[in-house]
Amino acid sequence: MDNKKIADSFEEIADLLEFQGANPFRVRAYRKGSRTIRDLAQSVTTILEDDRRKLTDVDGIGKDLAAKCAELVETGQLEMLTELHREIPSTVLQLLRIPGLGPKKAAVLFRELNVQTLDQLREACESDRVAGLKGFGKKTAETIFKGISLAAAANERIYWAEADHLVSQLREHLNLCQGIEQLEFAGSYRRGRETVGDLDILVIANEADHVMDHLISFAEAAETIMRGGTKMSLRLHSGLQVDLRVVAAESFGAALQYFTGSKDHNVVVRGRAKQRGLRINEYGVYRSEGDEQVSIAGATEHEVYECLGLPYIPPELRESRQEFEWADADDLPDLLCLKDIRGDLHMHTNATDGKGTIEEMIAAAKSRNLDYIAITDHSKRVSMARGLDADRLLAQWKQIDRLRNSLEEGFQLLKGIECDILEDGSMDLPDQVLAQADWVLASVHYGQKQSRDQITDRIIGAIRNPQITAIAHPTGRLINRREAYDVDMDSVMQAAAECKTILELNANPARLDLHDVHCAAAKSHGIQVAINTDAHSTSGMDVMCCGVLQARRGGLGPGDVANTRTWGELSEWIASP
DNA sequence: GCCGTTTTCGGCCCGACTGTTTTCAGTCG
Repeated sequence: MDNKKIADSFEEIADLLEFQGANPFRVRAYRKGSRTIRDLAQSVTTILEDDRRKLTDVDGIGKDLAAKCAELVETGQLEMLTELHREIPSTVLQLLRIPGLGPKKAAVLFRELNVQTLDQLREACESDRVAGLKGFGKKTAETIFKGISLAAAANERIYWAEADHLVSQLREHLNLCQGIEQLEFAGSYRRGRETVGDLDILVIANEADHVMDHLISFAEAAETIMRGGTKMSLRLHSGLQVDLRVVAAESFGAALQYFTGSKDHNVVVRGRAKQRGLRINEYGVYRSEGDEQVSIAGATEHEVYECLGLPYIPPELRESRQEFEWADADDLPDLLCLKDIRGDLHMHTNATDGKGTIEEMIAAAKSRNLDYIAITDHSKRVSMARGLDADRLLAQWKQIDRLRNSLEEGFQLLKGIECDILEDGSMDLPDQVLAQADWVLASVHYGQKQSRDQITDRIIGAIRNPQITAIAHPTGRLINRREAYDVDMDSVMQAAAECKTILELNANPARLDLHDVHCAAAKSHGIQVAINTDAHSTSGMDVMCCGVLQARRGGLGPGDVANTRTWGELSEWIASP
């Protein structure tokens, strides 16, 4: 039973309880529990097995949720969930994906019309049974009907990198609008989450209407969802929602803080304001003086945090994980920046499945101000990519030797390999070949469905192999597409810490593997993380910024990241006992 | 359901917008 399954169960309970009209704070407790478990660096199973540790010590997990965790780990299921399913078919949760249809109205549809699926809802709309329900009307019925087709697609979150591309286009478009004094994108995009569900734009402008009219003229805009005096939402042709909020200059910081979130972070921020006798909303921070509400902050985020007695918390850390603990101890990490990265230690060339030559990859690296790169093509097991056997690899290294002579001072080209960890745990190339490399990545590409023990043993075997410098994309997940291997990361981290093996944070937007929580766990184990692009072309090197964001979310600073060092420093560190 | 230096009960963040209402509930972020 991994943390994800427990978190999913709690999330489903929350949905079903909400559907039943349960106490909203109870619902929230399950949602918070779900998120907490999902974000936990250690597996619940490990914590339960450890006599010295208690699940209830985890913030947000009380006696009840701890017992449910234990039940899930022991029996694989949850009596409460079975019970809930007896009353509500889980298909009704599909209804909640319809924009504008929440748990209350969905419950009415289920109770009054026995609507359990999107198809049944479509029938109900077509036979005109929805508009007559109490609390519904013609408009609501129309919105619901239109939303049914959106529901299927609406839930997909896009990669941060895709969102970033859209943000550039929107910035360009809005720069043409007169009267915008300041512009910022908030939300999960600003927090650097690996996926983004919508875009939040915040502007300072006198004429809100003018800005709204301009935004609608964006080429990708499909329809206006709603529009008021200060706020507008629209849907792009891709289905993505864009929210615009127009605020006054004196409120910009408060609004930016508010709309950057996360929701959970803001709940804590608000709680802290309350403790200090202050009130905080998206317009500012207020103190009551008699009947008056006096504004004491709002123009910048810094002053909002300051009057709550907090240092400025970088957006990437605002997930209500450890940031308040760190802030209280005046121990917020000094986060990594893109300019700290000096080398890229994972990339492919046209010798295997890459598109560029070694020379082209060198030029691309130099233009990105890198001091060194490792060429790490696939080993032979990856036959689809024409992986290298020992002979071809040694020939490539000879070519690298020749190229090194022609390189200008200060840039280093490293002999590397991404060597497969085979299904039986052995390496795809002999040790005496690997021993000649400057940098050896080991990775799993085949046998991903093996049992937890098998795949964990394979990876730990590679960690213990002295020829291996780093484990590439350690969990194998592909965001929105493929689950991680069933690997015991607690054990992997322990082994990596013991053997001084580096773990990769693969910066590819679809991988981002290690993910943020694992980055934080690696840091707490004292494991060095290498952020690499896994570029398969020269432009593939552009994704380094995605890896850096993910590392920042994990609280990593330059000292936690292997490739912030010069190659001289790093190779010395690797060679030291 | 969780939590606690106004503590074991009674709170739990807050406002914009919409549609269906005759003053507000539901949804969303």
